[in-house]
Amino acid sequence: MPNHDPLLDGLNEPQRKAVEHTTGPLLILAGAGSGKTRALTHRIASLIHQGVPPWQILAVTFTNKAAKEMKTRITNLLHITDPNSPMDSGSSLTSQSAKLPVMGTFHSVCARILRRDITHLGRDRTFIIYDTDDQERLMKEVMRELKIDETELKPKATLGYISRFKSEAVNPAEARKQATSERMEQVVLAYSAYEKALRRNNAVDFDDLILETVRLFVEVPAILERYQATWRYINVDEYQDTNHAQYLFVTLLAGKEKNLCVIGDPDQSIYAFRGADIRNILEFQKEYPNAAQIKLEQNYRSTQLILTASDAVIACNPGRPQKAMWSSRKEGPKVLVNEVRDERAEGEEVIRLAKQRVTEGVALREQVVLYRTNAQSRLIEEACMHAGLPYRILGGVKFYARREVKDILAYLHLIMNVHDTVSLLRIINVPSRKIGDTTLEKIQEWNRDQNLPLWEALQNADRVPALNEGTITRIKGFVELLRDLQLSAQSLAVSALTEKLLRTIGLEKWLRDDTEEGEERWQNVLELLSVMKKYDTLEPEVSLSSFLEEVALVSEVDKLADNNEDALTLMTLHLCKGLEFDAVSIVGCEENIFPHASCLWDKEQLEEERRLMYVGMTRAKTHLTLFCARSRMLWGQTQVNAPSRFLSDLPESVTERRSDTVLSAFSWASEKGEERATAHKPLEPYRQAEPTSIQFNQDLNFGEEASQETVEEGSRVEHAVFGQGTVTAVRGGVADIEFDNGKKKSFALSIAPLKIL
DNA sequence: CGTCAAGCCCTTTTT
DNA sequence: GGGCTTGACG
Repeated sequence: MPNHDPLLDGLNEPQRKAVEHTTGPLLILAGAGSGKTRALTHRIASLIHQGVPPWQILAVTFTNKAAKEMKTRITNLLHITDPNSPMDSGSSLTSQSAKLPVMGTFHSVCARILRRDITHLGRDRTFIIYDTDDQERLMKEVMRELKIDETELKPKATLGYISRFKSEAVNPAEARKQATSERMEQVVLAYSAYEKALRRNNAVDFDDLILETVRLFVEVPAILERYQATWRYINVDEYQDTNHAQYLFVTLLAGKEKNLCVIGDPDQSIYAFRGADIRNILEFQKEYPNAAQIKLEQNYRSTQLILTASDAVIACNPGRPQKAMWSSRKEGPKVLVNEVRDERAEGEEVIRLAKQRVTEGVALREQVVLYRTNAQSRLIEEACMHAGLPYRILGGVKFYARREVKDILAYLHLIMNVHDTVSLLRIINVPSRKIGDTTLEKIQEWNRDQNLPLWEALQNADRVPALNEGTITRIKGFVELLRDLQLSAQSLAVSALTEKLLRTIGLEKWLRDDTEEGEERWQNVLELLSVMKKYDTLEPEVSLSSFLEEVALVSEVDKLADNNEDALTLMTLHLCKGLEFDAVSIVGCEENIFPHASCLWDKEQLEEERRLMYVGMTRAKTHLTLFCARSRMLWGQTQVNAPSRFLSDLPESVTERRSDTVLSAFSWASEKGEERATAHKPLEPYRQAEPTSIQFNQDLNFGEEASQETVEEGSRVEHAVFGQGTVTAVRGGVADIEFDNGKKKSFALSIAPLKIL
């Protein structure tokens, strides 16, 4: 036996420790870019190499993409160490499963458990996973029934509360005890009715996937023991972003042997808004007093300059655990802080810079543009289109959420599970069958006494007195159509089934209405069909259900996994966690945008915004550019926001500050004239690269700080550029002002050149 | 029952 | 500014 182990080769000391620590609880604090995926894959490969059967290992990752990549890397590692290991090529979906550990997101792992064992909770295996859109439809129905005024309590908001309850593993009964306000009492009422409705529809929502699994473990100990005996080694990545329900899942599962390895970085916790509890990782050692702790502090990704800059930003957060990140990479270019006139100039600059990087040898696929809110993507997208630059947007209107795609999915859901009323109501009249709301109301009215599931009520349509002959025939026709498709589902794989569906309902003709949108819709349908082909090798029954499952659980970043096209990537800061790029541009670094206006008044939320900035910055290997615009069109109004506080936290020594203007201080805000100036004479920003002060507002101030005095609704003010006007509203440090010439604009009080009259 | 237009609210972030 | 819902009409 040689002294060195290939599975330890090329690892640094703490990484080695992580690989060698195989039994008992282990906490790995892994800073950004510290090679934690490397440590984790080597650890798992090493376990297998030591004789632990792969199926005894569970690894929970943050995205399916991460799981997939780790599988590939482990496969490669094991090839090296054991050439005789019969690894297959991974061409089909199932063939690898026995040779490799179970890896996936919390949601996909739990879905898998529930598909197998939910019957022990008295529920049906054919359950449907509802997405946000389905949830909202169901909630609207529920609230209508409860006669809760939708304008008082919005369905979306209600679902938000419910999701919070579920992520904290609080059931309706317990929620009722907590409810103190009338509003919360209504929410709780809706919560329990919503739960019942989910059961009726044989559906679960995202949160249920975790919570129902926890319930299964708690209520049926024998099942828990079975899974404990199966998964003896448990690894959880991105542990700082787990919620309480996920914590319970992990704790229960690891309860017996406690071979639990959790990895994370408290500085990268950015999902508190959906119930992530940073205490899970901070208190891990309280939970497991004998837990080993390993810190990965060497950064292999970024240049030292980027590291210094991002450390300076995150260092402003109080109460962080000690961490000393360092990089052996050479210094690299400075962090560029690019101040531009407005959001359009920002888009143009981003694209210009991306093109310039390409000429410097950085491929487009190695570049990313990050923003705080999805709404900001539109401008960048337009700039890309205008410049003819290939781009790819993650998030926003998701492919599977497009109307035509959802319609087809609704048919497929219904074929699998006729009790899915949300899907049924969605497509009963798509394409138009002349079964409209009036008809459905008549059926529901009749059904009030019968109390049948809607699907069965439809089958008895001829007994509904209020319906005429023609309507009854049309309903019967629809019922027949579905029955026929259900029959086909037993012998056809999902793509063939869908092709038959499309033919029968004449969807192509319905969608292709000679408009551009119609054509696009049809193209989306064809794309959906091509995704389905992957599932054609499976048995018909599993083909449909596994397709639907994957569709329900793919995340946006998963799309990057098998996409090699050379394009600029656009995504939100939240989505970029775990990814890396040669060049990163973060746009909209302005107060009220990033940090977002809704976070400015809450200390903890502000800290989370800062962590989000840290995550964004640490994605960059070599080039990092931060954009801020002096004015920005938002909600149809021009806002003037101060540069983000995060920008002022950057050390001067590692930043280069640029501005696109040498125009006089007043001209940037002048209206029409300024637009004409750019149209006729494109700016050449890099000619005058001498750093302009980022605090442009100082030139404009009238001396007195307007914000220090009270500005309220009705105040008369004078603006340095726009003249006199009246304040119409003040919220969150931003004032809406109606000027005497009729113009309406919004200003951040802390910075706008305003004088109170 | 389907289409069109006016008015609404909106923007945090996602599996 | 814009996407989506709601309401009036054909």
